[in-house]
Amino acid sequence: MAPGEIPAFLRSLSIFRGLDPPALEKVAALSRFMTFEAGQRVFDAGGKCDAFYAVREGGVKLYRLAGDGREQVMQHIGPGRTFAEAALLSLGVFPVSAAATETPTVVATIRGGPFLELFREDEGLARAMVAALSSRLHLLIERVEELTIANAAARLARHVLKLPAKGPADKPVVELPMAKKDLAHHLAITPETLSRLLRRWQDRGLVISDRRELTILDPQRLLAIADGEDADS
Amino acid sequence: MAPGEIPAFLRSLSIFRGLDPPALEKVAALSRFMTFEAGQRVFDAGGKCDAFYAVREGGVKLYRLAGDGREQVMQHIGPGRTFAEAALLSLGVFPVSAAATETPTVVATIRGGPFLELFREDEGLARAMVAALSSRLHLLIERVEELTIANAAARLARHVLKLPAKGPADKPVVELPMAKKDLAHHLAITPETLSRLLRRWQDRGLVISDRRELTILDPQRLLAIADGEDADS
DNA sequence: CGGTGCGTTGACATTTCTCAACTGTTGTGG
DNA sequence: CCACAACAGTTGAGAAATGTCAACGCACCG
Repeated sequence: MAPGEIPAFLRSLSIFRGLDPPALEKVAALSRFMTFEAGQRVFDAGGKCDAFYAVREGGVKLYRLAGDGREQVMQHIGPGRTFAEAALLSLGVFPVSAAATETPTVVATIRGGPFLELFREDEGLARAMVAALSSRLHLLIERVEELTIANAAARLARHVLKLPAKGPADKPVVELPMAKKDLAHHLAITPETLSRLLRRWQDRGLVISDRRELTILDPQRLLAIADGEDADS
Repeated sequence: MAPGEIPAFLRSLSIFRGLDPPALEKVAALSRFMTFEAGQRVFDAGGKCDAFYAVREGGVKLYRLAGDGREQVMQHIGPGRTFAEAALLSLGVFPVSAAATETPTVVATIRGGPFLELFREDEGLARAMVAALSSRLHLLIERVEELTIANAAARLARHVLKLPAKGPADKPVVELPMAKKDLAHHLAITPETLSRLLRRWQDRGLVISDRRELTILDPQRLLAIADGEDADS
């Protein structure tokens, strides 16, 4: 495993994003990657919680066994997500069981005892973690609000208007932050619909769409569309 | 203001949910409600961050002033959401300005200095906050995944399957956690569509829908629908 | 100079919404 | 205890939005 790989991976987790390198190194020192096969247990419900985890590759299911042996899957954890961190921090025991669902599943294990100690000693760590988590939470809340808007045009308009604007005040230019394909997925629409919406707006003089750049000609109407007021014309 | 109102409000915030009462009281002691009128400033960008906030009623916009005086609204914060907590914990200065958008807007102000002190002294507070935030984050990630599924039937099926099941193993019964109206909104569909979907499933013998209770007759097909594999039939 | 993949466009199918009417439930005041 | 208002839920018909499939252009890359 390449050196420096663990810190890089940890930094990609929402819980550690924004951590300064020294703190990251300290956490990395408590961590190692483990590989599981599909079905293999990571931990069992009821056990003492002595670590928390982050999926790097594959997937993990969190489940509970009912009295009659049925398993109720509570969550599927995919790459880039952590699990059992809340259990470690507040409960001390695992409230659910965890098992890999794919082969191979690579999971980073962060040792709980030393981590809690670090968390206690290093005030900056706790602060950075709360800050990172709450920022991410706000982003996701925004995203959910965006996705809850039924209208595809409104979703797109809202997203575009929230992008940072460059250029002159009367003709703001925004740069699409990702490929149109991915933007479409982000907005839960198809690339075709995205393409057609931009086309229509351009035809009606609302914007000029050029590759990744959007020049906004009529912010007023765009705002109306974002609020679902405009019949989108 | 009724006594005990502040702790009750604080507990409703994702950042403090799950805090034990004593800790909550300590935080509440640093907090008070303030009322703003639309347009009134809560704080200005660049100022020293000496507090963080939670909206109780009304709304707050976070914005930046561009060189030419234009304001770029970064976020709208509605009831039940906090703001500036990341700024307090990691930056120390406000990176944006904040102003009320409605009259009246009621905001809880948590004094930053004492709060940071509390955060440092009381290890349980920091742990509980991280635990609460990360739990909430996982919930929201689930929700985004759910909303990103194009198909309304798949969204509903997925949601239903994730509800805790009561009753016998061969005929699990789940209880809808909210009014159908609200469930529909949660899934970003109309109540009519929800009603028709349940009707169709019942007609085809997949479920029995009775008021708030759903008896699941054919988990297999339901799973297929959740994965978008079934032509929904 | 192909090849590969994104983006666009068109025609068509399907889903989902909208509007409107109706039913059933619940809670309230007489 | 009943009548009634208010509101959640259901159903139908038709409209509109969005997805699907297929073809094509265009840029980038080896």
